[in-house]
Amino acid sequence: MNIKQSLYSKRLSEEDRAFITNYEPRDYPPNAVTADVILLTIRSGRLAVLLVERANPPQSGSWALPGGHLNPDESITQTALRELTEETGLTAEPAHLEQLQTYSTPGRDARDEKMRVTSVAYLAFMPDPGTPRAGSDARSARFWAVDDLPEFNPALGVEEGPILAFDHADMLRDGLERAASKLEYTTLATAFVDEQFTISDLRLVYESVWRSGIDPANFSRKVKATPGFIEPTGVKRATGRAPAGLFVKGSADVISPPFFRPVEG
Amino acid sequence: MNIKQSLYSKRLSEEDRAFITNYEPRDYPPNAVTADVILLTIRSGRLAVLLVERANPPQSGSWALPGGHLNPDESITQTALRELTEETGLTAEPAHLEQLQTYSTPGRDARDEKMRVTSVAYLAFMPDPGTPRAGSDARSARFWAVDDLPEFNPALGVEEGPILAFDHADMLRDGLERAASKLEYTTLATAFVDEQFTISDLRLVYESVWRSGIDPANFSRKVKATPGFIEPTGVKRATGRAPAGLFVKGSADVISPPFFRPVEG
DNA sequence: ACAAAAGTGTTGCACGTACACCCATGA
DNA sequence: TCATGGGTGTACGTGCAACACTTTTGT
Repeated sequence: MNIKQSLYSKRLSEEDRAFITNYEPRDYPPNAVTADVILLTIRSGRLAVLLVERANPPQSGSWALPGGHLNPDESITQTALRELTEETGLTAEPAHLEQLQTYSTPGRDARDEKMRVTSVAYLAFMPDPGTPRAGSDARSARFWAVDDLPEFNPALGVEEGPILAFDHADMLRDGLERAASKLEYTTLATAFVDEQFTISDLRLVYESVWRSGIDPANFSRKVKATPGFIEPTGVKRATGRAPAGLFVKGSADVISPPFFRPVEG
Repeated sequence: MNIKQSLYSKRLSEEDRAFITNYEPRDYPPNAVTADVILLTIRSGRLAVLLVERANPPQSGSWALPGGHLNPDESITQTALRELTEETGLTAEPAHLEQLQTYSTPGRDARDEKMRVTSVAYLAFMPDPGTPRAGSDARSARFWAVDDLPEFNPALGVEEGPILAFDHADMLRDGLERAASKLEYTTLATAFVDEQFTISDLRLVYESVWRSGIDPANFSRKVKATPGFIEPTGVKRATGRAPAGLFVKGSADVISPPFFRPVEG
């Protein structure tokens, strides 16, 4: 038991026990806390996000990130995972899940008139899990390629894609930026591919998330030269033309020096 | 008005209006949302954090990050700023304020037995604002050098410093890591110094936050070579020995290539 | 045979680090 | 004049981008 634990996990004092006994939650303004998940994957070589079509008000019919209310007995991370499976029928857990940011601007949700709705956004990565199935509260659920969303591709007209609910476009924007930046200094690209993968698979992740072309030769060398990024299996996969070596994720989580993302474009 | 705005800021539908009218907040489990602020500064060449001694339960007498409850009409960022001034008497606003992370593990606050307490932690930087004054809910308020806290300096015994309340040691730990990492790729070091500063002042920020020595010659050159980091004023300040040039913050917020933090030490 | 992708070799350049050295100042 | 800190010069090593080239396979 380290110092931190011994200090933090102490029992309640007499004073605190009395305080809690007299505590009355109804004396405070009502709040709702929700979790929303930005689940990203690579589908047909394109970066895609999982959205659900809302079946109930508010904003019924618009598309939203899967999410929902915090239960009294669970952590907000558990909320995120639970809502993800409930609303989209996903069976596998995401390969990576991290907290992104909390959104609480008054008016971001119509319910704010009666109860403030604060939402904790999560960012998740996984290999393509196949077709999702609409669950509770959802009319339908599907992956959308990010640049098929009008709010993320200026070339598209407003009528050509889904309308995002609440401030979920802000969340997605922040999530995409975080994802792009995390690929620079972590090994999280491996969260987008299967357990065994080729270096080309991994390069495709970088190219999709960064929206840029990468020199295969230099990429291959750099990945192999970074200690702990990938481990060879010895096996080769016949993938179209020349057989490529298969690799698994190594033990490292951060890479240094970082990979550099080409300037905008 | 861009696409995003035109999609998001639409008025309520008939359906949503009816939904809100019938909405009953008391049907949902009670939640509290709070903001806590990790305010860092450099004092006497050491990295310091602002703490308040709690005057009320729970955990009366222990030291906590300044913070408090979200009001129904304010954003959580406004909560953070309001509680900071209320509890510590600070008059100036922090030079930098960003959201760090949200903490919601069940049991992190004794009140969780009756109402879940979810806390949004903020990270703030500013030049030394002088001595704080204890305000509402606080018995006292002061800056603590980070390595005078037993939880952050293994050389100290548990009895030699303040006891941190709730999970605030976790928050501080995460905040310090974020601060160190942000200095690598942003110009936020300037948030710790006065409007006019010498390159040595800036270097001291890096050395305090990173706990490492930096070659003054190379640092000076690198800062000057990074476009938009600092702008010369032409003025010089007699600071002990040879006069050093005074600079102000430039227009850039991110720096590339990043500054590299020496490996652990 | 040829196309496509995996992978190797080679070169130039940009940048970081280390360290020697000079300059300006106040005690 | 001497200690101190600001600032310049320079040499060395590393690592990445660019691109030509070889290897391996399926059709």
